[in-house]
Amino acid sequence: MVENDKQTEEKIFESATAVFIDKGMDGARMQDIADHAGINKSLLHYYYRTKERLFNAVFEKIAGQLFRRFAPVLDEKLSLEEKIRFFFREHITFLQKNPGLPSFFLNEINRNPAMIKKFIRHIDINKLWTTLEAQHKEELKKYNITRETVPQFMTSIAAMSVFPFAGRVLIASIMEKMGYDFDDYIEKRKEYAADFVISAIKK
Amino acid sequence: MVENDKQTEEKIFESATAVFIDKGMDGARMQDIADHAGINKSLLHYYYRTKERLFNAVFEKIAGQLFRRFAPVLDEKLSLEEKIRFFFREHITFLQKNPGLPSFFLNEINRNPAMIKKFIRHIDINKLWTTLEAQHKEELKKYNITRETVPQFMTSIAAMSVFPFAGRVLIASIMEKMGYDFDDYIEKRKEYAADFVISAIKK
DNA sequence: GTCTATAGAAGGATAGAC
DNA sequence: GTCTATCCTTCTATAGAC
Repeated sequence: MVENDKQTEEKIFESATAVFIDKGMDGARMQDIADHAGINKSLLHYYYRTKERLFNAVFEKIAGQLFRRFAPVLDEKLSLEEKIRFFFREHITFLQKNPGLPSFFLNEINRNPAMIKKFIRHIDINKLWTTLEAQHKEELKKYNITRETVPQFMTSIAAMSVFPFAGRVLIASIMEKMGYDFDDYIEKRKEYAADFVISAIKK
Repeated sequence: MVENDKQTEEKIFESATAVFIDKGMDGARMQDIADHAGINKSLLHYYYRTKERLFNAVFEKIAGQLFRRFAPVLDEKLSLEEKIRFFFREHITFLQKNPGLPSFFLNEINRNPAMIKKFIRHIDINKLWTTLEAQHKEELKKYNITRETVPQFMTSIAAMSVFPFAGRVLIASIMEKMGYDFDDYIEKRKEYAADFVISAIKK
């Protein structure tokens, strides 16, 4: 039955996503995924042939999700400052719903750098920069964001939203020990990060 | 021979460190470590009994290295701004020599949160905050760094120096594609990050 | 202390029945 | 399409000779 096929294949994919994010490629067991999906181990091979193919399917989906999030901000008709606010609000909200993605993604990339080529096409930073420059020539000049400093600027933005999630287990532990609430910290970070970055470039 | 014991045990430890950082706990093979050390696989068990014990030894050393780096800045007789500059210079220089540590550390923590308890004693942030408050009461007030916002502030500092290394394979790839040099970017980041943070809190 | 040989377990993958 | 049974490889760990 086609209906059942779809259900099973999707269930496998979702279970694989959960298990791979939790354990990583090396730590994940096909048995774990089968158990999570409530099906037999050999069905995984029936639908995806090998562990590697299953992993690649999951990884590509996640990579796409992560990077498609960076582009839409450019389409908005907003000032540069408003775009910074918009980005942090959207991106951190997305990560709140998917807190395990940054750590999973960065780690798998480090373990297997060859995988970058598969999705680096999703990212055309030269185009992103050209667009940004066309939209905000005056503001960029005012803030001293040039072709020289744009990597510093962009990675600082990414760092401000991604790092709290990449290190969330550690950060949450330390905060708990000190009487802070991690979820509250994240919620407030949407505004804090925007203020922080805007102040930083205003000088 | 005691001389030989020490040499072999150290060689194993160093090889294990290299392999674990590269492959992670789950991806590392005892055979890889033995090959790297140029010795027989069973010698690993002779000195460390199990893979887990060997890993724990490596992990604890690395965790110590990473966190002891945060404290000395407090001993210096410097203004808050100078301390921020001092920290980025020292910490990024350390990470230049050990670029794989952040990714390895954060990932293993996420995979096995229970490990945090083993070294969270290295970190007494309440004491750190009390010291900082005593040393820079006026400046902290001026910059609006309070007990409320200190987690935001501290994680932003950490993010600015750690994130470029945690995501270095990805960042370096994108930069190479765009004609930037990663090492140059990192070298310049020591100053950029300090300027960025100081401007951010000055408002 | 270091090696060879191998036990014992686990995991990925396949064959074949239904 | 889904299951049971099982193969084959890989990996950790140990036994035992030197």
